[in-house]
Amino acid sequence: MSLKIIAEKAQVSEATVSLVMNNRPGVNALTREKVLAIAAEIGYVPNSIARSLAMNKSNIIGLVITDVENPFYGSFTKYVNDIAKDNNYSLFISISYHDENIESEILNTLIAQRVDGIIVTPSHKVRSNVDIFDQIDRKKIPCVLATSNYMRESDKFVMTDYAEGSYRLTNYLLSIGHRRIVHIITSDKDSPINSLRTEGYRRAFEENGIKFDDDLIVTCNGASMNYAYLVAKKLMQSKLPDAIITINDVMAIGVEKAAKELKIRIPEELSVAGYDDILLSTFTEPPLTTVRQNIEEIAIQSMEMLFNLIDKKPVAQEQIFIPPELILRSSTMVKS
Amino acid sequence: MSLKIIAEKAQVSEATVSLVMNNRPGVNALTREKVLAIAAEIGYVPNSIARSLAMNKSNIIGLVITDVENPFYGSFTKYVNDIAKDNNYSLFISISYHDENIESEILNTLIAQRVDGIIVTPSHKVRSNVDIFDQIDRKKIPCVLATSNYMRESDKFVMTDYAEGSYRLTNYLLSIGHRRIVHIITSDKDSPINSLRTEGYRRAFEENGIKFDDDLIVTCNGASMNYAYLVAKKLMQSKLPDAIITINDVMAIGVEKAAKELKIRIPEELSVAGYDDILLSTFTEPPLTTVRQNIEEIAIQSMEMLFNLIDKKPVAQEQIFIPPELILRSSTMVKS
DNA sequence: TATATTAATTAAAGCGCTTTAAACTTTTGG
DNA sequence: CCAAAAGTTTAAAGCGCTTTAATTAATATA
Repeated sequence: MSLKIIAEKAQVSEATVSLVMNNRPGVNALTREKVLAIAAEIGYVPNSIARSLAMNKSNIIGLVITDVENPFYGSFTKYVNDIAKDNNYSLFISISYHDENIESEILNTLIAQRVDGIIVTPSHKVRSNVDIFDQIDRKKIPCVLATSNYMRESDKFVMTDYAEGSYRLTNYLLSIGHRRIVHIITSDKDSPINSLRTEGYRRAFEENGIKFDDDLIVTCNGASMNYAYLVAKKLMQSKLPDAIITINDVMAIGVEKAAKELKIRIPEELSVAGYDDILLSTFTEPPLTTVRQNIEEIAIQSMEMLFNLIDKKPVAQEQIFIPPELILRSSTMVKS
Repeated sequence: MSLKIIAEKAQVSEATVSLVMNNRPGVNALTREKVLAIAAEIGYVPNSIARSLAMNKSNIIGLVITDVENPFYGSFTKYVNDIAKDNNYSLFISISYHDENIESEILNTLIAQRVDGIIVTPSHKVRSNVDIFDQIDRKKIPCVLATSNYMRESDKFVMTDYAEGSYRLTNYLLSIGHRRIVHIITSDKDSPINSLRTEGYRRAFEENGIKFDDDLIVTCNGASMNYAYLVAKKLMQSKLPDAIITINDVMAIGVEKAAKELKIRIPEELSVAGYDDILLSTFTEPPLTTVRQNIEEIAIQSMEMLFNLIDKKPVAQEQIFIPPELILRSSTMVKS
């Protein structure tokens, strides 16, 4: 099961076997063949662990995702996975459930595991505790935040220009006559994931010279279908707004469900819009107007940044905003 | 960054530091404190790679999933992740996209990575090539197939009793008057994932003394929303059946979309049912009648089996079928 | 006080690989 | 035919940890 065994059988040194197994030059063709034959015969699979230790390089990238059940992260994972594979890296995926403590634990494990770099989709929370990220900095472990949030001015990240997306969507809704546009965000108002949205949202109102009510910004305990469903239902029972927008598509689906249960017609009585543009959004009834996040681009750019950090190449830009795109479907219509 | 450094600073041997870091007895309280203090001071994080090499145990479980974009696998991943964590294992997740070659590659990487055990949700395809699984057997690497399919009589697996689920669903539909019940499966008819379904489906017809048409079993290129949408649309345009059932929920959502586009009312004109009972199925319009797979139980049992294999404890049963449950919602109704 | 126990510490080998530098072989060219 | 160059091969150290067995120190027993 080890180089040594092959070396003995082939009557060569371990060094030679190592060269052969790594397909490196400097070994005679016949020797190479003999070694290869023996390796195949005994079903030898090199021990990556030993290799990593010797080379001080694991060829593994750690990916921390918050929520496997949201297809948005599913897509992101898929893209990252593909890019990693294309570059000969394996992925070590872990799930944080938007929980800071779990996130910390995971990052610790990744450090212990000596991954070559880390991509993290940060929890939606504003964190009091940034110790672990400081540690990552001190240890100079390549790390980029992707898709959704950041914590410190010094963070390296790639995410959608949320403010711009919210701005465009809000602007559009205002332009077709809506005024009471409820914006459902998550509870950490000051977290960039939320504050950037409300910034764009507010800007749209201001630029249109329309004053808006702070009560229109509603918080939700979590970014899931179910939480949004509950919040929306309660909200619509008291007073029906013109439109409801959410910070992601699955939440908007929750809103659609709440409306259906209350026999509120979308979009005739209520316009609804999401954010992300997951595949599912074209399958809902009605299909969702949404802000498309260019998830593939986010994956590409964050991986590129990560690889540059790993290879110690210069990184042109450490904080990248990817432009969003407004996608109009039939869950929104002109205010009657 | 290593034991050696701490050992030097603390004026003790590496062995002692190792004992302290692993919180093992046999070291003086004062010594322990001194070591711990120094470790904390320099921000020492043990090197799991070196540890794995020395102990010949990685404390990592490899999880191979076919499709991150289907929330069913998202849930499964979540459960497996939690159980692994509770048992002090890390998860190494990889994605196979239902592709045999990728699956092989991944398994090879996992072997190279010397994971302690493997959970694989096998590709839907019947494979001609089972080499890699034979290799896993020969190397005596603990491995259990979960959720969906198996390849060889000797496989260890935990999956839903698909035949039973299809039987119950079909039986129910027959009992409320449907006759032309189309069953959309994937292209590998002989793969257990499909053959078990059609077995239950056929049995329901037989037991009800109703003969059925082989044409009612329709194949689809993949188990996704989109493929099912395409197939269903084509199918309904030629002749509308009484009901359509699919092998998972996302496919049923695709069918619902196709029906809506053709202005076919569900369930009045067409009954639709899925399989899985993902959360989303209560959010579709109409909510889906489906066969619930007890995904948590599958995760629990497969992990239990895996841990037993890893710990070389006896495994009571190597092939486990988990009973499904019929969930009635409003996408099906009595045939008018 | 000498001896037997028990506690604390550590030297050294080993896990399976890579890599450097040196040694040995073969080929080339004058 | 010999020296230089090029091609092969390998001994040995090292990656950072665990573990065994032996050593040393501290404590208890008679």
